[in-house]
Amino acid sequence: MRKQQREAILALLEETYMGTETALNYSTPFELLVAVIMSAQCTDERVNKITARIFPKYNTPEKMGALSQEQLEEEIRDCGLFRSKAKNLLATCKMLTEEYNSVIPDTVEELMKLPGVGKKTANVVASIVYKVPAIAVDTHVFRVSHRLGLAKGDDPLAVEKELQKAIPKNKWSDAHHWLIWHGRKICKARKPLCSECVLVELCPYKEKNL
DNA sequence: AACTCGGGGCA
DNA sequence: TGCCCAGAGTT
Repeated sequence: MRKQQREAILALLEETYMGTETALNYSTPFELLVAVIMSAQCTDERVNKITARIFPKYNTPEKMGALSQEQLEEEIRDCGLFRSKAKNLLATCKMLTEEYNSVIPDTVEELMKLPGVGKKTANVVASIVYKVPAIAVDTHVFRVSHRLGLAKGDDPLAVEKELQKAIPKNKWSDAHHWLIWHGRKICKARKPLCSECVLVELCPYKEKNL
């Protein structure tokens, strides 16, 4: 890919990701954490449907933690892996209330201590909620980066390094957020919505898809 | 580093 | 129907 094209994509991306209304725009850190945990192997639509229904009722670790395993399973039944997610969510709520005074931790290290929260989830929450500079390469970030030609590496760690090199550090958090959102809503694994993509003119991948 | 887990989505 | 997959946890 030409350097100019790459620069243009980065510039447009930077213009775009600031202030984009994203799918991960939840009103509290707790809600974001819950949504991200539920998002694994689950479509955006399903997660949104569930969160819209349950957050008015259970929007704090105390309230959600007061549910039984069966009750929470029933609430999140529509998303994949709901049994283990319910179990992890309850344990996480309990830990948050008992050990963290119901405040979502602001470091990757602390976040990863929560049950069901691994490297990816911890990085997403830290970077989106607390603007910790991080770009954790999940499948969405991996796919979008390759399609846009921002990275060539064939493993997530290589892609992470390429992105970190290409993007100024003070933009990592916003770029991370945007790449995830874009991968979930527009640049989907199957049937990407190229006609709705702000980068379509510059994207090398669109030619294959259109 | 390799394996397991569980359920949605697709051929 | 059977295979794949994302990400966390386990060995």
